Amino acid sequence: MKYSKQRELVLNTVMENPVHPTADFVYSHLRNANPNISLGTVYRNLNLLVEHGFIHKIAIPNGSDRFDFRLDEHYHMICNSCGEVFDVELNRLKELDTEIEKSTGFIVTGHDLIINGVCNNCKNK
Amino acid sequence: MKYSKQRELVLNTVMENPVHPTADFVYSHLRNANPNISLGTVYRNLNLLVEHGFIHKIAIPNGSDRFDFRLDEHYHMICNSCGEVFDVELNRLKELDTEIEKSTGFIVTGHDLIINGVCNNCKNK
DNA sequence: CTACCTGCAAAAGGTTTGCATAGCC
DNA sequence: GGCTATGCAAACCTTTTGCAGGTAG
Repeated sequence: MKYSKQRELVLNTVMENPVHPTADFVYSHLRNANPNISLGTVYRNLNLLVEHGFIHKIAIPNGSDRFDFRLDEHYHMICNSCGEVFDVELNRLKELDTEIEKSTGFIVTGHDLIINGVCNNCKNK
Repeated sequence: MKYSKQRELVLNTVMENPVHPTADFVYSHLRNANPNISLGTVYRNLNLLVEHGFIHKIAIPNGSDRFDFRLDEHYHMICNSCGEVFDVELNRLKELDTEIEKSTGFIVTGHDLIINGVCNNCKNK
């Protein structure tokens, strides 16, 4: 992967924003200082960074994909009130994969888990 | 909810096809015998049937929504090779919700879990 | 009769892609 | 110089929606 200014900017934006930014967040954020950057480039670079293991992609049911600079295993919760995505400090449920592998015979490569709920800010309103 | 022929057809299609059909599957399936049915109507009825609790919607990460006539609690596995969706007979992980509720303070209303892997048909190739 | 439903087509997200040009190595 | 990346815009896919006419109760 050869260097590009745009890729560096995209990576930095994800690194500096623990809000699990969407592609559009990254784009809007960067547009301020870089009016010429294009949304296509942002998407291409996010996907490249995911493929090369620099960041992770979080698929949100009925929502835009989000990106995460944290590479260690953890889960995510989405607040159905404000829409924000929070980290959930819980180790990957490996037993779950093994259990399902045993009972179904399928080769289990992993799982996607998103917790739904209401965050601390929103529940106090 | 007042009776309509189209809604009946949509519901029957989901009932008779344990493949967890997508909206487009239902539409194509029905078009054969009902060339005038519209995709919009299929979507509207699927959503209505979900809202009224007749069927469930399964959100697939990076894929179309699927619909399920089974109302009892279970999970789903998607085969990354053939794309088919299978039932996983595993009781809902209520403990998980409670655990996360305790550790985070969030109100947890539920979770979306999709298992990824390779199904029995595909792994033997 | 009236409220709800349909078909059709357009619009609305979100994401990818083709193309000509620009930039890294 | 060659290969990769960019900007721009168009295309794509899935899902929703506005509208005018149709149908159940």
